[in-house]
Amino acid sequence: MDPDEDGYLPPLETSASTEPEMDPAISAFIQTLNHAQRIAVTTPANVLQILAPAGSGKTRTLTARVAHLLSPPLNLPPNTVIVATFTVKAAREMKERIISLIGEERARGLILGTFHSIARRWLCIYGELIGVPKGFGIADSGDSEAIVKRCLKRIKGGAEGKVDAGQVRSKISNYKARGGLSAEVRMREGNEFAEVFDAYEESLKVQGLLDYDDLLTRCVQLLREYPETGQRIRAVLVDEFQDTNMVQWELVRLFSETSKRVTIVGDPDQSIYGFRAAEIGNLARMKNWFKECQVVCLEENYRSAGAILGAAEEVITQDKQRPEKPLVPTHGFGVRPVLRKLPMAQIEGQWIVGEIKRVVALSAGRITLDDVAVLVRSASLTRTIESALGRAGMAYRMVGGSRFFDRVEVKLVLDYLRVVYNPNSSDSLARIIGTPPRRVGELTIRSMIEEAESKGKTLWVYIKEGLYGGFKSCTTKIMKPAEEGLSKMVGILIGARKFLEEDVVDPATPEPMISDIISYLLRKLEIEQYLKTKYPQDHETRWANISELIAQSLEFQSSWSPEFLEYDEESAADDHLPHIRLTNCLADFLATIALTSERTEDAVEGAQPRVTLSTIHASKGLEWPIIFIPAVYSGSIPHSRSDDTDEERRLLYVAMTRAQALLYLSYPTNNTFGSESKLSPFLSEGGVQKHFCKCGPSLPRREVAQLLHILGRDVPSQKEINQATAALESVEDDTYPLDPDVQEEDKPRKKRIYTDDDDHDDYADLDDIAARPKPRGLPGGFGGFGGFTTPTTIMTSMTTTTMAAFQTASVHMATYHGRAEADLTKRPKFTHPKTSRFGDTILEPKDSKPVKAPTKVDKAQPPVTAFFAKPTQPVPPAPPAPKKEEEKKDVATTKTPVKPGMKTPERPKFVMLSSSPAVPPPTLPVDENGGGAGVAKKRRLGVGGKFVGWGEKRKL
DNA sequence: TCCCTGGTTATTTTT
DNA sequence: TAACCAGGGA
Repeated sequence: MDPDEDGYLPPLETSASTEPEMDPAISAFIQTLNHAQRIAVTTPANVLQILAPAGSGKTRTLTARVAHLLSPPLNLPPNTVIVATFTVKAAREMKERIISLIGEERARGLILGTFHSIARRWLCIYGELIGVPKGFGIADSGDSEAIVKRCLKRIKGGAEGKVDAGQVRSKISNYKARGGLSAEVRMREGNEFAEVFDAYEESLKVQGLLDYDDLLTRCVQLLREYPETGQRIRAVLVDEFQDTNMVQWELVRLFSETSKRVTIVGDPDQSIYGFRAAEIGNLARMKNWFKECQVVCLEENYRSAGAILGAAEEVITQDKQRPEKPLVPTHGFGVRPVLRKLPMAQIEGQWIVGEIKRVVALSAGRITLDDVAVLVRSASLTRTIESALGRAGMAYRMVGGSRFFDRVEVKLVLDYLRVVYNPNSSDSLARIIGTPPRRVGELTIRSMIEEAESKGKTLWVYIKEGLYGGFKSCTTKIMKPAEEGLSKMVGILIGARKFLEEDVVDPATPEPMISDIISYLLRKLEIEQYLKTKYPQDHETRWANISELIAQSLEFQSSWSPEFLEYDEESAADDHLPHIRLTNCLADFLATIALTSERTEDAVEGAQPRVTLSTIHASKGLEWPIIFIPAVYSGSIPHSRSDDTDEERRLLYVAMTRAQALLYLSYPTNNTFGSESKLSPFLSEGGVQKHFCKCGPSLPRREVAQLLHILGRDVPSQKEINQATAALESVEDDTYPLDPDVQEEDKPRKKRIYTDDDDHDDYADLDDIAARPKPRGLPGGFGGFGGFTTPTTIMTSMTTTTMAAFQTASVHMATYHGRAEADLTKRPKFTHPKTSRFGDTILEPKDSKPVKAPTKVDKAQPPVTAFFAKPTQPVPPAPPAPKKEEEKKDVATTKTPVKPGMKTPERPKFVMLSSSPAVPPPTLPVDENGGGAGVAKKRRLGVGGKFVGWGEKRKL
């Protein structure tokens, strides 16, 4: 089935996607996909771009496509298929999903990982062909920066030492990611920079290290010079393609040189790695390179409530350059997002804690801490949040922030390991010389490494030569005790290397022994003693961290199987390529650590629920029912040091679209430095504000029901809610003033109090709601209340084809409108409303039980209006339904090319997304207890509490 | 010359 | 908070 001459994908009959020989498990899975997804998965097109906006089932689709390629009829051998992701987490998730789809056996050998780890694999096997040293190490960012620092010092002579090494490093990295320093760039940047650049490269080379960029560039070099090393690859699939840089694109191109089979998924709106030289232009580049490139657009969002999508879309469309594309909610409107103003960062933290408590209680535990994530622009912003959570005794985990492997004591052991593996890594060696103290001071170390480097030697060679031949010829003065210390250290290191040699040399005992090496080092170096004297306060914790490292190494080596060794060796032999033995377990362990962004990992599964704290960058591709985005002030988002405003905006967009049911944005009017902060321009300009409420939602049971429906959970009875909220200080977000600038008089807080008699159902149709089928994955049809579908668009490189969806927009609107009206008329429950103490309209008491999972599907729709407006208000008039000819045609057969430049046929604009009546801020009736803002004041002054520290507290 | 202590300061995003 | 630096005692 080839694209016809116009380049359009032929319409796909539903049956065409389930050819007889296809694996039943896969075809069953494919049946659960929507139309566009199904095309993306099963299209026979070889070069495919899947444009998948947030929450459109990207991973699902890519996973299914991988499974499809590995299965009949194509049946590609797994070890010829590359799947490149950007994070280890994404890689693991993809792997799990593929395994659950086609089984472990058939997925074995699949080349799945981050670009960097795949490149490393290739270099481990074939690197020697292009002169990559056999046991190369990986320079992490710390190493790189240290090297840059030294180079700067040597070349600039410390004169105007105000240059930030980190900045220079990222500049170097950027150039490397774009293909090196051209003569032109050398001219532009000036001699000095070029000199530093060259010195840096030289230093890496001498130390036998590759930095992150080298992994990619050297792999490109390998594939260019020895194309046969990539020839066996039959398909390449790339996740998050919008984040690839030039070198990575080159890698994709080279790996698919033979097969010309590439599938990528991406979303230009989620491109947030420009600082890492990511090129959105790669999408166009790909289309240019592969003329036969096909494009499929997914546009149905299965993740978020309509209210959240509406707000997010309003933000992202501020970017006028951006090509407009639809993002269609499949869930109902839900609860309006919150944009909360608070006086200062600490209070912001406390407010978040309060809101979390409130949501958990008001959902009667249907929502737990596991459902909540706090996403921040910069890792340092988590500090106040952490202390607030810690003070409240609320469990949390950090996803961004400081890495476990970055802790001093852990890093120390790792540095020893790195020197054991590759003694020439001068920076690691330099770091361990002084710890434990060996009478060699920092000055001496610096002098030694500089002298060594200027002589083109590594520190290790320098020291060894010095110890054997005396340091007399050296300019660095080495005292007797220092020499003794060095000698002892070298002895220990050589001792440790023996383990390694045995391991490598004796194939009969392939048992890797990282943990043994660590134990040996710890013993010889008397690390425990050292920790006790150096850190009398918390040496136990630090020692425990080291134990954790040992535990991790044990785990690593036990799961480290020679599987892919065998595979790679075998295939290398098949290809008649030089057979180079892969590195050992220790090398892989160190590389895994270096290439892993994985932070303090989730220790135990099924542990107590915890709130997740993460940077926005690290949250990409993930979702949570409830998202908090604090510190949305100008300077944080967009960050003051960023010069790409559009990228910052996309960052906010990514963060917002992580939310499924509830989205909270907040900012303090005074930031940590005490200076004033202003709301981010992304949220203050244009019509964004109307999408937000000024404080957290009241969350009566009917709202809770909406949230829970999106999540597919059952709805608690009012009685349960009453019990769960009994301990709450306030059921409303009224602890802190709405506008810190305005001194509010002490308004008493309201407390929603129910008696047993009040165990009414304030939304009697809940059972109906819960009985709706979940929209997820169901192509077409009315998924859930307020669910709707729109035309699905298939695009080729230059054109847009609209395939009318399962229900045309006009039909839909009619249904929607009619239904709403019909429902309004049959709402007898509202004829005798009574008003609760807090002003909510409630119904007559009625039996209310927890609603069970949906069973009946064909029930009447619940009153749609209830979700968008107060029941008594009339339904807003629906906009006239577009009367486009093609939209009336049937789904599978319609294929209407749209000329370039032509707009995608209009979708109906649903009133509830943008113009449903604003929920009025809660009024504050008098509270008998006379509580209220007084409490807030007390809190504001700060209750004692200790900072819990970075990351998760580890107990061993 | 080393090493410890105390004060100061700065906080983008990641493979 | 932690990373960094400067200065003083050993």
